[in-house]
Parts: sequence; C-alpha cells; structure tokens
Amino acid sequence: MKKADIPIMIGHLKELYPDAHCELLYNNPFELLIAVLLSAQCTDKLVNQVTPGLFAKYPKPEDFLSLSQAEMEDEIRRIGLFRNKAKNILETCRRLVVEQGGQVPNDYDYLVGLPGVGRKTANVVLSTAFGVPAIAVDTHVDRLSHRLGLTKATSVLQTELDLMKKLPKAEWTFTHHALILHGRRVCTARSPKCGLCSLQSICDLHQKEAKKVAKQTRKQAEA
DNA sequence: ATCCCGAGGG
DNA sequence: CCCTCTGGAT
Repeated sequence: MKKADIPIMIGHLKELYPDAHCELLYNNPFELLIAVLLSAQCTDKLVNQVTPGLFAKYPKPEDFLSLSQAEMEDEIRRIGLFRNKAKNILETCRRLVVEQGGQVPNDYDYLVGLPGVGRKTANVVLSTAFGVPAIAVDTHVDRLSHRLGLTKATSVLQTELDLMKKLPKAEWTFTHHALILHGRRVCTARSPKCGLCSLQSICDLHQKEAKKVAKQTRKQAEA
C-alpha cells in the first residue's frame, strides 16, 4: 500500500465500521482488564458468555481474593488456557488491592508488569478504558497489516511501531477496532473474502493475487 | 520455538 | 479432522 492510500483506507474503514468499538462487555477499567486477560487466544463472544455472571459474583478485585486457584479455574474453565488465566487473574487482583487500593491505574508500565498482561492487553486497557491513543496489535491487526502492506514486520512490536508511524494518532484507536472487525468479517485468517472487500484496490495481497491469476490465465492461453 | 486449552467454524 | 480465536511467559 502506498502512503497516499492510507487516508483512503481509513475512509473505507469509517464507512464500513462507523461505530467500531471494543466488543468485550465491561462496566469499568477493572472489568475490562479481566475481560482482556481472559480473551487471549479465544473469541470475545465466548468471554462475554462468562464475564457478566463472573462480575456479578465478584465485582471488585477484593472479591476474587477469597477464591482458591481451583475455584477460580472452575469459574473460567470454558474459556480455555484456564490454569494460566486463573493464576494470573488472582495474582493481578492481589496486586491491585495491595499496591493500588483496588483500582486499575492509567499507567502502561504498571499494567505490563502484571502477570499475563503484555503490550497488547495493556494497550487495549489504556485506549479503551482511559482514552489514551494506542494500537494494540493482536492476531487480526497483525495479519491485516501484513496483507494490506502496512508493514513487513517480523514481530508484533515492530508492526505496532510501523502502524504508529504511518497512521494519524487521532485514528489509532479507531483503526485498531476497525481492522479487528474487518479481520473477523472479511479478511479472515483462512480464505479471506477478497471479492467482498472494498479495500481491494489498495491492498498488497490483492495485487499479488491478481498477478498470480494473470500468470495462470496466460499459461492456459498458451496451452 | 513451544506450551497452554476449550469452543467454534470450515 | 484441522485451524483459529483481540497472547503471554518460558
């Protein structure tokens, strides 16, 4: 994708997903943090089946501290990766209570220091709960950034830096959410629906595919 | 690079 | 059956 195509891309994304937002259910920064911790390697839809009931029983970090590891695992078993997630949630809650008075701080360095919280999770909490411009690079954002030609990065950190450099800061959070929706609905991991994609004309993947098809038809014409 | 892991889609 | 899901730690 050329530099001049970036405003075009953002324009298309705004038409397609005018109200792109975080699809995890939450009522406050703490609930969002827990929901994002749970969402690793699983669909937000599945997380949303579990968290409303969970937060009704345990509204605040203090409330989770009465749970044993085994009890915490039972609460979130259906989500998968439940041993690590249960352990991380309990330790996160313990630290929020002891170190932050039970509040989630608006502080990137503190958040990434929590167990199970990496760059992606911290960025989602900062941007979604606190309105800080950020691009959380997850599997969708990474895949679409490569396909579109926004980056050739070999790490998600490098992808994030490339996106921050190329996209206007005011559009970081929106673009993050819009790319996720587009990745789920159109530019899927397997068999992307390029025929239905309004970004075709500016997408590197589509240009490559078009060349392949042209080459094949040329061969067939010769034979 | 590998592991964690259940649920859902193709 | 295999792949993927808003990753992170080792």
